[in-house]
Amino acid sequence: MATRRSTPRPAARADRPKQVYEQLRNLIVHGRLAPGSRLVETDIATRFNVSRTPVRGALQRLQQEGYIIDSPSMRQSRPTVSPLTQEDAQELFDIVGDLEGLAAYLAAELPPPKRQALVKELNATNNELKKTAAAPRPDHERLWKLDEKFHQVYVDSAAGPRLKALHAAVKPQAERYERLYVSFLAGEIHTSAEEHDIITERIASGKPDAAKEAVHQNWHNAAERLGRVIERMGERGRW
Amino acid sequence: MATRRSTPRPAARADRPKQVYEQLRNLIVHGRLAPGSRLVETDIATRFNVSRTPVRGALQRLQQEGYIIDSPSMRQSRPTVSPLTQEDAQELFDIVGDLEGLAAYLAAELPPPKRQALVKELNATNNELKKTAAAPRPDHERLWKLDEKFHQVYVDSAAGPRLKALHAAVKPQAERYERLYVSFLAGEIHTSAEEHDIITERIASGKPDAAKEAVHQNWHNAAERLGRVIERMGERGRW
DNA sequence: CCCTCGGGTATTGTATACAAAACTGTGGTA
DNA sequence: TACCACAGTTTTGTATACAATACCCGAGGG
Repeated sequence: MATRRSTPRPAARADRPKQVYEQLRNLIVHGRLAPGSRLVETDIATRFNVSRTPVRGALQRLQQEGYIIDSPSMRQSRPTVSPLTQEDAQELFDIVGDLEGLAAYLAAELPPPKRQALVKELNATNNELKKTAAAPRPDHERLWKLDEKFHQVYVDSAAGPRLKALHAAVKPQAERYERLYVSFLAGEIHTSAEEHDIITERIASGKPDAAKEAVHQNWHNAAERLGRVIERMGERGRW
Repeated sequence: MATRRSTPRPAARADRPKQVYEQLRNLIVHGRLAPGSRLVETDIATRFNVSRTPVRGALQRLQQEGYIIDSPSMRQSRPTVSPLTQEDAQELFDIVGDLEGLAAYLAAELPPPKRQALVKELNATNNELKKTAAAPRPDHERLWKLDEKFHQVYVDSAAGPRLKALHAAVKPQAERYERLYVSFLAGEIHTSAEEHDIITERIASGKPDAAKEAVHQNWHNAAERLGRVIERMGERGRW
């Protein structure tokens, strides 16, 4: 089976809705599209050189995932980028903490061989994170990716498909806040890394409830630290 | 402001995508559209007398919520009604149990006045459930609604907006399995009702961790009982 | 007999036209 | 000046035509 013409995989197509979705999501997550911004189908369609049809699909998905809302407060009842608030961050992080806590619980119950391999990877990732954070001017992109990876590792190892799917659906919504975190709290990454060590240790020693609790703590603390940042910079859309 | 012509509310429009979504979801949840069934845009559009455009929106939503999937196993890579499996039920119920467990935890921490009112409503609902289940030929629709209501009551009382939103997103997916449950396990409803009493009691006496655990148990047990039913009737699509 | 390779059909993806509704700003009136 | 009505403009909702792709099935070769 050497010569395979045409599309070998159905995912190989352009998949324009997905592309539009991803680009818009990136803009929102990185703050280039400020909270409150109007999203106009025709503008986006023009910008990406597609028709409104795929744009509509992308917007619908963004809305279902909470990145944009039909602002009910203002006189604008049309889709706008959803705001970043302290309460939202708090609750979202608690939920992520709860889901990942469940995964950590399961991870601590894995059979020893798999668990040891997992622990090894967790340590490697976290050490990399510490190292990156200790650099003079840390690379924010890299910091975020490493923190993300740490959590992903034990979720992937222990969670079932449903939990993975749910996690995959919820977690990305935290990215907007995580980006704020690394931007404004790069100095506190070390605190997070220490909390990661606690999580790892409890998974390693097979204490499901304790591991779960450590994950809850990690996210709860992060939310608290982040809350102060959001408060400090006010609810204004840009930063 | 007596004379308001035109649309006073933006939600007053027909909202055809939502209508299509709801009708399709109902068909799936009640098993009228069997797992594995193909969903063809043009057929649906014809059936509901709309164009493919709103149908597409409805299908996209159904897919994101897991009612339909792009079947990867069969040669059908087009959208089909997702299967009902033992593993899926198990995991889904665990997740719902986890989320509602969190809500129960918070409920047990409510200030006493609110908590007493909550407990009163929980007892009323559960007694109604017991009564309905004890009837000679129980009304399945009513049984389902009462069980649903019991859980909804403490979630509404204690959960924050994000948790409510997540719960609202996940819980409906359990309805397919819950309908199976009441259809095939109507005789075991009493067991569930007893587990509900335990939950209520632990919320009443302000034991967050215990309340959470009781909710986990309730869902886990339900999943186990349901698992036997699914196994018994095989993985065949119709029942 | 099975497996692969076509060609016809069915179904979805995309673009676009039109209709309905919402938003904006202007002018009139108290 | 403050408020309301109204018309023009913008934006979204829906339908539909066309293009691209996937699916089905039958014919031919191994």
